[in-house]
Amino acid sequence: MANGATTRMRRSREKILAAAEEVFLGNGFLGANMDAIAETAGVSKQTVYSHFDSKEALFLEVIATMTGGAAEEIGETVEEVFDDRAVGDYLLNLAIDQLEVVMTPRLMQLRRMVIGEAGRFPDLGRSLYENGPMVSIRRISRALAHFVSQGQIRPCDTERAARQFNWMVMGEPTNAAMLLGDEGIPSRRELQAHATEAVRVFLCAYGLPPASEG
Amino acid sequence: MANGATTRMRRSREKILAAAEEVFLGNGFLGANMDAIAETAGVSKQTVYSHFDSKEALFLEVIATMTGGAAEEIGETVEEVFDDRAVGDYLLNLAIDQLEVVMTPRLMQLRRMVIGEAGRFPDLGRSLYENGPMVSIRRISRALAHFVSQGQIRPCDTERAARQFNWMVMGEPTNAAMLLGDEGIPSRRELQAHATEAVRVFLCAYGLPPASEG
DNA sequence: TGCTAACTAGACTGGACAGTCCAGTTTGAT
DNA sequence: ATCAAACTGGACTGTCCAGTCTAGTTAGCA
Repeated sequence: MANGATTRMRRSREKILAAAEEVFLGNGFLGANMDAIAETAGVSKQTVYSHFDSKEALFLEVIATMTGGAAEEIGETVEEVFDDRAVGDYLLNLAIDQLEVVMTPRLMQLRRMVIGEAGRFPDLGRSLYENGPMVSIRRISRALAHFVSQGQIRPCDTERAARQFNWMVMGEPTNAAMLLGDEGIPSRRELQAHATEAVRVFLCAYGLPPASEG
Repeated sequence: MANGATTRMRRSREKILAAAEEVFLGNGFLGANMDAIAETAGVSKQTVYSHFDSKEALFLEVIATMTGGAAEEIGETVEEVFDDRAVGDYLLNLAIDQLEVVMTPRLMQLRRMVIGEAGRFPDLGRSLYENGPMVSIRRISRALAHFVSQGQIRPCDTERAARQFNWMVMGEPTNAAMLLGDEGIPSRRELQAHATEAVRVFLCAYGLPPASEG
């Protein structure tokens, strides 16, 4: 093959990216140290610079890779098919899936760092917002439109309702994790209880008024 | 007076704190520069160090001052008296007041910075959380208890309901501002619409089932 | 096996910056 | 007017670190 070199290069590149992720997540952009990245990667500093032009370029690449990876993962996990399930079941499932994919130390730390660097790298924040919340909201909106057409929830501005639902689910856990660190990340059990409550409240506002309430 | 020196010292101290706030908010802890702070304050570097032991001490003081000030401001703005107003009016008012106090560029930047430095200074995050969301939630919880006893909303776990209401109101705008920068801060008009919707949804879940619905 | 691109080790440059030192000046209370 | 505390300015130290350079080594492909 013509990419014999590529083999070696890819290995190095991946080691460097993994090391850079670790070092940047642990120290932020300014606090991170290129020598430390090289050492963590088990690679010489020169090799780092032969793969990436500068600290900034490496940083941007790390963030882009992580952001893209996370978006992909959410897309894979959350099912897009509604068939004829009950709204409540579907929304609860979606909420729990979303929480469990997003509320991990690694992604929360990515988010903290992007927020902290918002002044220096404004594009990162926008990108994370578009790859995260906006994608979720659009998916929820599509689902709600389906359930409206099925007559399972009231006609409404589905985009607005989707935004409300999304933040009812994600708002509290995300904010807690941002300020409280990884210990602020709720347990699986707490997340499920939280999701259940969010769905309940949402359906009170948007579900059909039940003919007979038990 | 015995505090002749104190006069001069207080002036310096305040100039330094103001300058430090500006420089830290604009650059983060590591990105900030003590020479720049001294220059912005119109004060010699030595004076800065005669007031504060180190960059870190100055940073912590700035954050503490801002956090405390913000908490105070919210406390003053939001009324704690419920008298016999309708729940909806009270909650809407509270939501709008809270949003308008919190959703300012200065406080959002404080929050971004504290989040970004969560690894280096974990206490700051906890402090901000306790002086911000937790205080709000407790106040909302007290209000809800009042309205339950008034028979204006259903009996419920008021602390949980308060958390839900708080994040229904604050979740979306806060997260948008964190990732999108100051342009992500909604306008006054948008905040009001958002608050109105949050109250509506909340009351669907927790308000009394109306005897006659129009 | 031999060739070349990729890699290593580590010394080095230049700039930034926290914190100190010092010799002299200003200021405000008495 | 006096005097001590507060302040000035700017030079200085030591450290850290991004990025470069060099001379030699290794690994994959033909």
